[in-house]
Parts: sequence; C-alpha cells; structure tokens
Amino acid sequence: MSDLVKSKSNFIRDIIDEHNQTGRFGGKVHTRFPPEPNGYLHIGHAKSICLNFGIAKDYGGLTNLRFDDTNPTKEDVEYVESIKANIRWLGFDWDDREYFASDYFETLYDCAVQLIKKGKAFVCHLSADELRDYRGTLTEPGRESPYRNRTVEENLDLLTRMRQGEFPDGYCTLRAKIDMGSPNFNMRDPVMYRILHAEHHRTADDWCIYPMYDYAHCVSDSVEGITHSICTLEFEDHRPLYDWFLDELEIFHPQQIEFARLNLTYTVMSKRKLLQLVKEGFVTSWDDPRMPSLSGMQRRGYTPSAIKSFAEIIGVAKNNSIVDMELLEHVLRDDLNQHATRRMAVLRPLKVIIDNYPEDKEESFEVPDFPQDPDRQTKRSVPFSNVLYIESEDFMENPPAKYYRLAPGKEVRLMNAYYVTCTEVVKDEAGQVTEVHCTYDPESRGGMSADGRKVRGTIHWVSARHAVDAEVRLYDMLFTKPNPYEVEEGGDFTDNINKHSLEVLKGCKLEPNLAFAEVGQSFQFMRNGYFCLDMVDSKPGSLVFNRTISLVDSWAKMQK
RNA sequence: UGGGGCAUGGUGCAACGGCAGCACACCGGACUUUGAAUCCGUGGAUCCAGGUUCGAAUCCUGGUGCCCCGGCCA
Repeated sequence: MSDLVKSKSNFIRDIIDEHNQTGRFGGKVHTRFPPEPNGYLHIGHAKSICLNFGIAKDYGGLTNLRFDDTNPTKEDVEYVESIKANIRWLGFDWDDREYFASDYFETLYDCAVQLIKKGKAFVCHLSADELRDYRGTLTEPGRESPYRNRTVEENLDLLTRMRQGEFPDGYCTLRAKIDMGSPNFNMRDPVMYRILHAEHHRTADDWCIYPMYDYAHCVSDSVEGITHSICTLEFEDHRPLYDWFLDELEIFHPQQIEFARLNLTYTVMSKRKLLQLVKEGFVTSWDDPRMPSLSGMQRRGYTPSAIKSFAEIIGVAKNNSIVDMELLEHVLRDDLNQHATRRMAVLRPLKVIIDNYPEDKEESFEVPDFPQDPDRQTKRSVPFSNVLYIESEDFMENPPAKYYRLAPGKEVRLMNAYYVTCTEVVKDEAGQVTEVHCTYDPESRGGMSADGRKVRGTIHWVSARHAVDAEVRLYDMLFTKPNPYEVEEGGDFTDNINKHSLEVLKGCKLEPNLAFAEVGQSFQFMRNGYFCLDMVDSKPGSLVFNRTISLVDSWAKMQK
C-alpha cells in the first residue's frame, strides 16, 4: 500500500485490506455509486461519490454508476441527466459502466422464480394494513401470512399473472419466506415485488410489477461484480437480508459496508426537504445558489477540487456527526485564494474626486491577476482617472480609533495606484455623504511612496469613466440555525429559513476587465470576498455575480 | 433483557496493547499593496465504573448516553 493510501486510513480501507489478505475477492476492488433518480445530488452525495470512486481508484479498481430506478412513481429522466452532469463536473468517470437497476428486471424476475421453486418466496394477498399488523411490533414477533404455505405451482402461476397485469395495484405481493419471529423486521418475510401500474422512465409499461430495494440492490451488485457495496448507516439492519438473498440465490456475494452520511451545519441534507424548498418556492430551482445541491454549489462558484478535498478531509466513520460548514468554506477559500482571478469591484459605490489629478488625463496600471498563485504571474491593465468609485464602507467621516481606511485628513493607498489624502466631504441636504475629494501624491505611483512613508490602509477602487455596471447577488446561508432540524414544537424545518438569504445589489461598479468574464468563472474581489459569474441569468451587458462564500459567522454577528 | 449501531479537545477525523496526533474553529504574535491571505505559537479530549496487563482510547465485564429499524420508499 502506498503512503498516500495509508494516509487516508479509515475503517473501510481496513476491511478491504483484510479482504485482500484473505483473498476473498482475489484482490479486486469494484465499487458503485447507486443514486435513485428522484432528485438532484447534494453535497452529501459528493461524499459518497468521492468515497466510491476514490477508494476504487486507490486500489486499482473500478466504479460503476448505477441508477436505482425501481420505483417509477418517484423517478424521472431529468434527475438522471442532472446526476450524470454533477458526477462529471466533480471529475469522475464511469466510462461505459452506466447501469440501471431496470436493466436487471428480467434477471430479477428469473431469480424470483428460482426462489419460489426453492420454497423461499410466496405470493401474499395481505393488504398493506394487514401486512403491517401481521409484522408484529418491536418487542413481539410477527405472525405468518395465511398465504405463506401455498404450493410452488400456485405461487408460480400467481407471479406470472402478476407480471401479466391481471391484478390491480396492491392486490398482492411477492414475499420472501424467511422468519416472522426475527427480531429484525427486515427478515419478517419482506416484500420482494409489488404491483405498480405506472409508467417507468426507461421501461415504459413493460412491467407492472417492480422489485423492492432490498431485493433489487443486492442482486444488481452481484450481477455487476461489485466487491464492496458501500452504503449509509440506516442500511445496517438490511445487511442480513442482503446476505440472505445472495446466499439463497447462490450467486456472487459482495460485501455491504455502511458509513455515516454527511451532515453539515446550517444545511438540510434530505432530498425530500430540498424538494419541498423547490416546490414551495423558497428557492427558484434545484440549482438555486442557496441550495446545497451540487448544481447550486456549482452556480455559487464552488470548485470540484474544493469539494473533493472536503470529502477527503472530513474522513469516513460510523459516527453520526455534523461537520462544521466553516470547514467546507475553508477548503473552498483555500482553493479560490490561489486560483481565482483577482479583480477590483465596488459593490456600494462612493464617488471620489482627485482634485489635483488632471481631468483629461488617463493612465493605467499593471496589476497581477493571481497574486497568490506562483505558477500564474499574468497581469492585466487597469485604467485610472480623476474620478473614482470606492467602497462606501471604506470611508468614514468620523472614524473610530482603529479605523485606518479613508477619512477626512487621512492618507490611504489606492491599491496598485497612488496614495491619496482626503480633503473634503460633500453631503446632500439629508446629510448623506455623496462624494469625497482627495489629493494624490504623484510620487507614489504604483502604490509606493518615494520617501518610504507607510500608510496602514489600502483600499480598492474603480475608475468611474471606465467602470462596468453590474448586478451582484449576495446569497447568504439559507438556514439560520447551525442545525436546521432543531425546530420548535409544531414547526416545520422551513421555519428556520433566513428570509433575507438573497440581496440584490444594482449599480455595482466593476473594473472593465470583468466585462470579459466567463460564465461560471470565480473571482476574488478583494475584501468583498469571492464571486462567481452566474451561469443562468447572465445576458450580454448585464453581468450577474453570485457570492461564492457567505461567512457563517455573519449570521452569528447578526445575532449579537 | 426486542434488534442493530456509535461514543477521542468546541467540531470532524486518526492512533488497531507502547509518548493521544491532524484539520477546522477559538485565542495570541509576526508579516502584509486591504484588516484578507500567509507564517509562528498557546490552551484545550479518550462517556462512567470495575477488570486483564509492566503498560489500555484500544482487550474483558457491567453501566450511561445518542442514532437507526414496525413503506407494497430508497
């Protein structure tokens, strides 16, 4: 094992190492990522994707993409397409190993016939309610179905007629014959097939009986030669059933391994709840930048590499835990700080007039694009003139003691340009500062004074004459509590939504180079943070930027 | 005495009988053409009680706490 793999030590790798030592799978490692196409992928899925693809890659194995499409009433091709796009975006490749559980419907049917012939499955006419009653309780065993001891011939005949569509939905089910006295509910004669006269997004109306997850998943894994079937903790109780089907069918037997799903502070990680947000209009779509969906994060400006290193750094265990959102933002900031293009932009403009700079003069400064990236030392030219915009928060008429940006009588550095000193403040009738006058030091061109005197403050600016107008959208955390599931009695989780999670700023002033920004490109706008040119709403002439990082503690500060 | 699973700084993850370590967060300092970033540093943890052992986060016994399971969802 390489040091790299060793450094990623986790219990799943321990299990695989043991298999490799005992030779259980002949040294082979083959995983799969098996989403149900009933919603968009979110950051929690990214953990699973990185795990499955990452482990297989490190052990020289392969990973399949398989859609677990056994419930046609919830699934849709829209989801299939978005899932594939998201995985590709993350940078993982499943080559031609793209499968669907529905590919195996015929195989699954054949296996069911086998189980019936073996006396291990039967057709049951108990209604859903009756079945629940017969299943028993946590402390009491269940009762056997009155249909449990039909003959093989009768069961075979009934299954055939189920498939042929003779019966309406819910008329009967095919059940495995295991043990109604088992303390594990999953073993109390679980349903294998139910009747569903529904249009399937791939098999259309070929079938009106559909296999249940527990039955379909293990057989699908087996058929594909999956060695390690990695799933989340809630399936631990299902493993005995997973094993039972494969043992009874006497087919290739993968190992199911369970890990704890990802929980993030401030973040809802439930497809059902996320769907609710879309349907009830809390967000505009699945790829709304406030959504924790991968599509939303992409639009927000998250990078695949940041998400992958996040998955790496949070590790894998069986502990139920909640990872701090700050860690995700740290990893992204780390990536963007080095690789995002640096630009100047003024979100809330304040006009600055440099009185001793000639009105008709123009010059430009060469400014590095990636000051933190040693591999990319490219520069761009930024125009300068006598009228500028600065961030209104970078000026204070009556500054507190430790404020060292612009203020009356104070000198600051205009980033990469000149030292300026504030000489006059102009206000409107309401007393609002409308513009500020300064003088500049011609000797300080480039941002260094000739006499070596230092200024503490450095601020960004944009030439008014050259600026590009834009709209900037500030997306904040959608949820206002570290754990959005902690709701008051009788409340819905949406009660915890931050109603001000979107602020639209119009009239933002950008340096002209930003007119050539590419959709999806992330930028670092000096003190204002990171932004991404929106992929959906942007039209020529109206640049729309989404804020990439919203500081979690902005919420904490608001609370004070 | 239903069954299954999990407990390590504030948070997440390591250590697999041998000096409890890493990251985030917090705090302090240095540096800085943004107060960001970067660099350096401090503090802080093995759920409890027994037992085995020269030695226990790790093994054993008994507690405690939390999570999951009674869909014809996955």
